Amino acid sequence: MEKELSKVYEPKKVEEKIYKLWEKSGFFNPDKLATRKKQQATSYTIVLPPPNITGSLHMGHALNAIVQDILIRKKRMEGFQTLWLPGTDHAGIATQNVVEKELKKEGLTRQDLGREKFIKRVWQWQEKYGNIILEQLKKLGASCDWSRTRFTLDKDYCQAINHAFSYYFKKGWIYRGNRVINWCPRCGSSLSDLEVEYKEKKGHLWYIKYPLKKNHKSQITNHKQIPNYIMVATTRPETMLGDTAVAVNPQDKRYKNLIGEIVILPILGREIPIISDKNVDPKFGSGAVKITPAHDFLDWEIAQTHKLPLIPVIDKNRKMTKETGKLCQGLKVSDCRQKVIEELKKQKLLEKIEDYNHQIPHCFRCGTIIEPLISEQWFLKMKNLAPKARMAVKKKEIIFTPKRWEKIYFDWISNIKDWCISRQIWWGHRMPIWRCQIGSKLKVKSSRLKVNEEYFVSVKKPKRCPICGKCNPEQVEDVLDTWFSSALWPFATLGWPKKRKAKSEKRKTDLEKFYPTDVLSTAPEIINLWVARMIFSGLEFMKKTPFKKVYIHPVVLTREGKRMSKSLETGVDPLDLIEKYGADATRFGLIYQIMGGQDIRFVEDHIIMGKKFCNKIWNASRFVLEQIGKPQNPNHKSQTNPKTQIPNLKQLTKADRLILKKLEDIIKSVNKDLENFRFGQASHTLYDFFWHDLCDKYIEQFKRQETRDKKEEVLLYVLLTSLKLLHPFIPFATEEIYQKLPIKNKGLLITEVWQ
RNA sequence: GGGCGUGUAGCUCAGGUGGUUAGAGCGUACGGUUCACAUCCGUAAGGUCUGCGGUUCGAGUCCGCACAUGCCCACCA
Repeated sequence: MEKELSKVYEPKKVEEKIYKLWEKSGFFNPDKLATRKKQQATSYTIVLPPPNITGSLHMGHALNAIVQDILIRKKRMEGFQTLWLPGTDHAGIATQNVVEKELKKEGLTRQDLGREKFIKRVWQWQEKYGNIILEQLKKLGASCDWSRTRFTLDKDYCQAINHAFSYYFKKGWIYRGNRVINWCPRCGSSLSDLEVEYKEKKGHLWYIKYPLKKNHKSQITNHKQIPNYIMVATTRPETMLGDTAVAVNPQDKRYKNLIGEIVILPILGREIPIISDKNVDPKFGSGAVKITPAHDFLDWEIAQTHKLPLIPVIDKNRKMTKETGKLCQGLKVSDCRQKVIEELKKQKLLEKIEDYNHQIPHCFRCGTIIEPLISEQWFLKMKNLAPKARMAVKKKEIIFTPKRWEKIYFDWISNIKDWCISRQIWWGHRMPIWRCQIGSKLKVKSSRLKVNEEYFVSVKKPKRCPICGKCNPEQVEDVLDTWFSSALWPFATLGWPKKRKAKSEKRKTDLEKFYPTDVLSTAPEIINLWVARMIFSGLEFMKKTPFKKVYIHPVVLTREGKRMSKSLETGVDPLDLIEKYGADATRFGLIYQIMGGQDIRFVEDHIIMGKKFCNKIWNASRFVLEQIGKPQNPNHKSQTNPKTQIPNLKQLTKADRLILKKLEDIIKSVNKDLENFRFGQASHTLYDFFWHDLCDKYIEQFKRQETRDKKEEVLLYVLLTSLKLLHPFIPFATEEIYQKLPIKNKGLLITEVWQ
């Protein structure tokens, strides 16, 4: 290694070299760190939110990584055994999508390959691209313990999942249910509510006359005049074929005397009742709504309370079922709509059509329109899990920063529905559930069969069916929702559910040493999808919250304040920034903008500022080194150890005292800011101090002073302390400079003693 | 429809518990610099702090309303 700092600051050269130096030291691994902490906790843990294996680094990842790296680096310097555990997520549907797209280029579908070959293909993909984002994080300077990298489909991890699943199953919390679910016809899978995106689209509201059945007995007894039809308004006329009732609000005077009447469903001629339900809004449309329990969430709920039958009219391929009769069977939904409209017009039952904008559900992965349909799925009961998770945050066992995000969490967890955990895709953890053939035959006779009389849990195929003892059981085809696995991330990555070894303090397992973790830093959009689920999983399996603090980082928006999006090409690639300005500048420039919980509009100006700042640090350091190194200086004292000694105050000039006092102040404020996730504020403080107090004032004064008054000790002390404080933000340049400082017995700045 | 947030210099943003001439970076204008740094130094221009009303001796800062803008949630067919 060269002895002096190069004249020009070249981030690329420095960063490559320094990252290798750190990796060689092994200090990213907490086992290699001797703790300097005598009391309280000696470890400090963060688990990296596992990026999807489909992804490459984007601004959100970059920001999140910087935040976590700052926290980890500071704690490491403070003497904690720090673990920042990285890993990746198999990301069920997302990854399957990508590979299916690849196949499509070859003119193949996953069905062409078959399940086994397809999964092999996805594994090939994961081997090739799965860790790309982790490699990119290294460029940013992330000090993760790469030796502990995990993947949600690792063998150990699968064990954890099977363990968790069996546990829930034995508790009786997993059940099979008939529900209206969000079905994505393209992905061929159900989606949770959270995976559905609503987009406003122009549509129509169709007013359809449903004729009343004549000579119905109430018509004879009732003196009031009964009209010969009831008007129904709908946005989806084709679903009328599956109607099993018409509902009105019980308070609605217009329809009061029609409740209990029978109407004839147009086209199919089925007789269906008029019912009343408080969920019907009398102000909307005609005030009368058709009820299609098999294809609408609200309708399904109304059907439950009124015990209405359900008739599926749309199948999983978005084609009309045989229930729709000769007219429509086999048609696509859109064609069927045309047909139905035509027919209604013919029969003069279509009163009018209004323009109407409404929210259409789309698959948040592939953008296909969701088809709500009735389907058998697996559910996890939330009744026991959710309240505990709610209480943990209420009792401040977990603290959200910024605090307002708590509300999002509470709103969801307090009104939670059971979790649909099954997905009809191939890539993921296949449910460890088997079906007894005899049991399933019984099911046909008695729909009241309990889940454990038909299904049982087993990781491998059992030799004998544990239910009937003779059949050849079949494993359920479904895989688990991808969030089922990430919900276990904070402890499954640390070796759970392996039994602990009850040995000495020193032989603690990772799980004992590092769980619970300290901070979870993540994006706001997955508070409920992921954070909430980790909380109840952690509480259930570990009896402790998985983390103490949740930091929700701001969203990085475009300059115009819009979401950065790949498809719209409005994104900024952090790797481009690193290439152009260096990782240090990118880190500092980004974090400089993170003031409160406000989302940030990204502008490159701040990164340029970061680059200039790094250059300033570089050159100021070169100046200091030059002064200290000058042998002709009579005051030169190579024996001083600035690591521990604050220069003696008695011999100091006014300027010396001033800079030392100022330094003392900023140490306090930077510490305080970092403890409170005020990253931007801390970086502003450091910037101002280094540039304006140290360079503009102290160093300029130093240059003007008489030689005998100069205090190199002060200069070196202030520089060293600044480098330490700056290190979490600007790790590479500060380390490079530190390596050139004339200090005895020094190691690496990453393990230097923090203030 | 509900909730949350934002609106301060041309641009991107700071301005804990209300208190003297409202700050930074970038940009702009002018000047300087062999001796750490032109990725530098100095100076300057530029703001009715979205609007209206209120509380107060005093409000960018607290309260109400309005307008603008963004995000999240929701079963209005």
